[in-house]
Amino acid sequence: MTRALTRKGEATRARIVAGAAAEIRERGVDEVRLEDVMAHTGTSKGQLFHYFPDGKEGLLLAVAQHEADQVLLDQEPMLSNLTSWPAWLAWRDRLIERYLAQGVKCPLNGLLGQTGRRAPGAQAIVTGLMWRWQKAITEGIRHMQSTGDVDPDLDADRAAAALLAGIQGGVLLLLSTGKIDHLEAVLDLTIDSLRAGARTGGS
Amino acid sequence: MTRALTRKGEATRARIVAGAAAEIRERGVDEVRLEDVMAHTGTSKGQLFHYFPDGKEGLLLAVAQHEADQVLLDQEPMLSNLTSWPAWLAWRDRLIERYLAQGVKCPLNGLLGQTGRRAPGAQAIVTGLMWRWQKAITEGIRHMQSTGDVDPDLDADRAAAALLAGIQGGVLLLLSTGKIDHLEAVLDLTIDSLRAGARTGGS
DNA sequence: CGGTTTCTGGACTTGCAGGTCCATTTTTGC
DNA sequence: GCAAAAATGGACCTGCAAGTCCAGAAACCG
Repeated sequence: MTRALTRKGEATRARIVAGAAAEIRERGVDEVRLEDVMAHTGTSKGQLFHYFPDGKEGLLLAVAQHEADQVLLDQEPMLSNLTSWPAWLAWRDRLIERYLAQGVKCPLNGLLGQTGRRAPGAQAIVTGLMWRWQKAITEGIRHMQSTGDVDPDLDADRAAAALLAGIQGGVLLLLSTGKIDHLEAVLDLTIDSLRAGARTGGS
Repeated sequence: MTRALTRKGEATRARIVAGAAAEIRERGVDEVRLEDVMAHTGTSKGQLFHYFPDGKEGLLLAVAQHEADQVLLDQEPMLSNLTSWPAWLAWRDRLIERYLAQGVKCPLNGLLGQTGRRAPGAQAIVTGLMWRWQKAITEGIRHMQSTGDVDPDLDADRAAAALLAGIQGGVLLLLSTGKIDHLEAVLDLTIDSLRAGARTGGS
C-alpha cells in the first residue's frame, strides 16, 4: 500500500530528492529552504508535501539515505575488491580523489548533527552506512590475511574500526581545515602498518 | 575600547556563555532558542543583546571558543606531557573516560556543520583547536623519538595528523553509533604502532 | 471514452524565534 | 551622594519558512 505512484510521479519524487541533495551539498542543510528545493527542481509546494507528507523531516530522511548509498557506490568497485596491495592503493586513490573533489561540501555532516538528533531514523541511516563501510574494510583485511599479506594474528575487526575512524576524521578535518593531508596520512600510514606485519610473524 | 564591563557584567556574560554551552551540549545547536538560554541562565533578552550585539551569531561564536578551549583543558596535564609510555596510556585513558562520559553530546559537532558555514569565525576556531591539538601530539611523538622510544625516522607530523584524524573519527562514530569501540581501537592500535618501531631500526 | 485517481500549482495561514526599544534599576568613579 | 554609564526586564515588532488547502490538469484503467 506504500505504492500509489505513477511513472511520472516516481520521476518527480526522484527529481526532488536529487535536487534537494545537490542543494544541501552546496549550501548546507540549515541553509536550504523548501522554497530553494522547489526553485531548483521546478516543483511546487503541493508536490513536496504530496511526496513527503512528513514535510521537511521526511525529505531530509530520503536525502540522507540517497547520499549514504552514494558514498559507498562512489568507492566501488574498489571497496569490494581489496584483494591485493595495488587494489588497496587504488581504493586509497579513489577516496582521496573523491573527497578532494568534494571539498568542503559534505552531505552527511550536517545530517548527522542536525537531523541526527531530531529524526531517529537519520541516526539509523548513518549507523547503517558506517556498519556497511566497516564490514567491507574488514573483509578486505581478512582476504589479505588469507593470502598471507597481512599478519593473521591481527584483529581484523579492530583494525577496520580504526581505519574507518581515521577516514571519518580525515574527512572531518578536510571539512574544517580544507586540507586533505590528514586523510592522506591516515590511509598511507594505516596501509603501511598493515603491510608491515606480513612477513614478520614474530610477536 | 572593547572594555566596558563591570565586574557584575563580566560574571553575567560568563554565565550566559556557560549556560548556552550546557544547553547546546544537551540538546544540540539548532534546538536551542535564545529563550532557552534566557530561562536556563536567568537572564533577559535585553541582557543577551547587551553582551552579544551580533545576536545569536556572536553568542555561538563565544560558546564555540569556550568549548574548544575546554576540549584541550580536559586533556591536561596529560596532553602536554607525553613523555613516557605510561604517560601516553594515561592520556589515552583520559580521552576514553572523557568521551565515554560525554556520550552523544558533542558541543562542537553541530558548530562545525552549522555555524561553520555561516560564521567565518567558527571555522577559524575549529581549525585553531585542531592545530593546537595536533601540535601537542607531535611534540609528544618528538619527545619519544628523542628518548629512543619511537623510531626517529618516523615523520612525527604525519603520524600526529593520522592520530588526530583517528581521534576525531572515533568521536564522530561515538556520536553516531554510541559505541566507544572505534576510539579505543584507534588509540590502542596507533600507540602500539608507535611502540613497534622503537627497537627495530631496520627499514 | 469516462470515471477515478494521482499530480500539480499557488494562494493562504500560522507560529515562532530573532531582533528592536526603551524605561527602570544598579553600579561606578569622583 | 550624585551624575554618568552600564545592567536589567520585558513588551513589542517583524520576517520568514513550514505547513494547509483546494481547485484544476494530467494520467490511469476498465
